[in-house]
Amino acid sequence: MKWDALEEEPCSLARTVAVIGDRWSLMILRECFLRKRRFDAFQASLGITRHLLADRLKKLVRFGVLRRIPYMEAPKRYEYILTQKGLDLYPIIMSIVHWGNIHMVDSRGRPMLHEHKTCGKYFDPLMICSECGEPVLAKEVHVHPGPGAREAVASKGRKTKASAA
Amino acid sequence: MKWDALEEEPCSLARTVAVIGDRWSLMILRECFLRKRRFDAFQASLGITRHLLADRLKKLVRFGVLRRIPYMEAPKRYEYILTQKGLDLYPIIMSIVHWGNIHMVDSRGRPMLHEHKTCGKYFDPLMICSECGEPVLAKEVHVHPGPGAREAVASKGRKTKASAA
DNA sequence: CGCTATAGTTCTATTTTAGAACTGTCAATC
DNA sequence: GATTGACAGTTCTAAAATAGAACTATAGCG
Repeated sequence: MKWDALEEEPCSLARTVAVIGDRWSLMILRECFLRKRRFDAFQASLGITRHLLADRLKKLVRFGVLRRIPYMEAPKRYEYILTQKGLDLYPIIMSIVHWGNIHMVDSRGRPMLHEHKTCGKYFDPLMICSECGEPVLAKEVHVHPGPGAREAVASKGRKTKASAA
Repeated sequence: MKWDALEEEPCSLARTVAVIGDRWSLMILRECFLRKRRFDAFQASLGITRHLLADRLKKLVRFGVLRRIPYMEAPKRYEYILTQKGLDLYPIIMSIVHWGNIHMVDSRGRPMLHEHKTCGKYFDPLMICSECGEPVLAKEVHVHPGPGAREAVASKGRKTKASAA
């Protein structure tokens, strides 16, 4: 399967994976959320090859996750900042970090601690249900085809009344 | 950078990315959370090559995300089920799906809807602070080096009292 | 015996990535 | 006015990963 094909899949996970589903994109986003913005800064802290970095930045810009804006004329220099679409990736990044904190730390403990400035405490991200506010477990969730499912509308629409047939 | 190097990074994101930071691992996990368990079932719904599927399953088993258990003797047949460590990836999967729901759907709408069986409603995942219960925004979070940071303990320990020098 | 199902492995061709060096613009320095 | 350094890339070759298809092995069924 090509990367382009992923974008076309009738699945929100596949489509998101098409945007950020490789290690370098995720690592670049980590740097973005740590307030890094410049090509050489990314390159220095990640050890990514310059070629791939240029490639991934282009891709993230193309998908609207980053915006490339000049911060200096003559010579033209650009930096990459998160758009709102990019900022919305924060729960993904934090849940990835949190899983690592729980399952991948060595005896020395967590490499980083996150302070919630609003309440002043070190915190963990917690995923809750938007409707009832309770934490969500996988086994408590049932998945239904939505309006954008492949053929969901068509087949349902045609067959609803005669579904027993 | 090699995949192995990622595991060694003093960063919970990098270490998690070493486990699930490629498109196929994430797609396989999607299938796992949709209750798929068998080699051919994965292969059929993902279109992944058999070679890569075998490889990724081995990797996920090696990291303790999946467990390979026989469900039939003679001939030996195995299926792959999520361990607790694997189930703990649910917030990651759901936040990826949610971002796609918000930013990558076409005019037809969401491919899938998630029902929270506990409260009976379609829901979105929401990330809140474990301490104060409020939704967390990237700009409200400050990151501190933790005990497992590279040289964090050593340099802090030696220099604390003479940090101005 | 031939057919199907399952869970892989093996093969070659193509694509991606790694690693290093190179380009071009400008500012500051010698 | 040549030299150095910062920055944001591009270009090159070699190594690694992936795609796509075929093949293996075991067993049940007709």
